[in-house]
Amino acid sequence: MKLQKRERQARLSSLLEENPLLTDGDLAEHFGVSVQTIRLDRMEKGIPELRERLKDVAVRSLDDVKSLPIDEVIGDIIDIELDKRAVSVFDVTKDHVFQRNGIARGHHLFAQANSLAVAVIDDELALTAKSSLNFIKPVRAGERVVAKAAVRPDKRPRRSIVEVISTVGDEPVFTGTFEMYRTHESGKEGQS
Amino acid sequence: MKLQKRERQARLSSLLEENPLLTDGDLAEHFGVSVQTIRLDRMEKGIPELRERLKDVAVRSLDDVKSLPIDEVIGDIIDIELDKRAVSVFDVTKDHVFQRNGIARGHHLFAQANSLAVAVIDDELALTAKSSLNFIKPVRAGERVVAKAAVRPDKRPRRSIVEVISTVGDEPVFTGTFEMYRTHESGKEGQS
DNA sequence: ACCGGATTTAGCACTTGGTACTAATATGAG
DNA sequence: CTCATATTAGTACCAAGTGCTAAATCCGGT
Repeated sequence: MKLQKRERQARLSSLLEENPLLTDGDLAEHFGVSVQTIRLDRMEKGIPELRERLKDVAVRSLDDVKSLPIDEVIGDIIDIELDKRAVSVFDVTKDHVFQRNGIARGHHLFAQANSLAVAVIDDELALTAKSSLNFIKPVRAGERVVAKAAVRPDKRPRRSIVEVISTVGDEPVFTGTFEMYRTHESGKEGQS
Repeated sequence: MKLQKRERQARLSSLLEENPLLTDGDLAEHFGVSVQTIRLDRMEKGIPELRERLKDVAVRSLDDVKSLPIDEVIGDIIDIELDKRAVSVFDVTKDHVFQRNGIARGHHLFAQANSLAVAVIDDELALTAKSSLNFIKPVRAGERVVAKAAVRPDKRPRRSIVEVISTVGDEPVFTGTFEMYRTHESGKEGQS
């Protein structure tokens, strides 16, 4: 019955991989063997006990949480001159496209452009008030989108217009006009 | 020494919030009190034991992994009538806001509205061609945004206009007009 | 049919990080 | 001083293990 054992251990590995919260008891029941057998299997495969597995998962996720605030800026800003212009690049991966057709979802292009518009404004706090977008050409996974922002002052106080043009290669794929609102102080009220 | 206790419990809560892997022993040492005191504090604050905390973190992160590919739709669609109208809700959490001021980043509101616009179009493939947005009022963590989309036909073939209004409570916080491009003629709308 | 190695199961002592409960001992404010 | 609150101590117990020893079972080969 050499196969039984190997087979069981293989299944055990993959089972725990997708569901690390199973106790030895659960596993024993699942395979119809004794708890001790499961323990031996884990030993041989070098699989740690439930608590260790949980801790691993938890630690990894906590680390992730700390590195997640990528959210602050979408795309890498590679050049910036506050209140004037800025450039960012954003590599489109399969995570950003529709599964069905491989075309990048609009909100990612928007996010890159909007992030850039926020970043280029030289103020403690810049908010988007209005914007108008043009999705010119579909972008696909693997392509690199370069967004260029140019700031234009507005007649109204505390307002600026940011024009963003995103290109892949030389072709424009997206343009956006962002009307930005800025505040000087941490005024929570101010703008309603 | 009423303050000592309250103060300690408050610190304990926030300490565990940012680092859930501390044992009662660690905490006792950190505060210079006995393990039992820590236990009492946890009881009073209703903070579960280490293993429970770990499991929570782990489960949440595992769930996240499974629910992350929501990427396809931002927000939960709770009502939809293809090519006519649709409603989705999106709960804003601290993950969606600027750390600095707690205001939701524009691209999340856009993503919800744009997702909804794509979903409401009854076609194999719908793409956003243009859009015009209005960020009316800042949204904060903890608020629930309800987006309502209404489809309007366009004179041009293969085009539809989707109007989205997002509200928190009764107040509008965002509006968007999306000009959608579809690969097939809007067959259903033959009109009788 | 019998032997022997591999496999499986069992049992016991011990470990962590707790819960639940009781009892003793500060500590400090009125 | 006294009494309530806060803190500490100690016990029994639990889950989910490790580590170890020993017994039982299986299974193939000669």
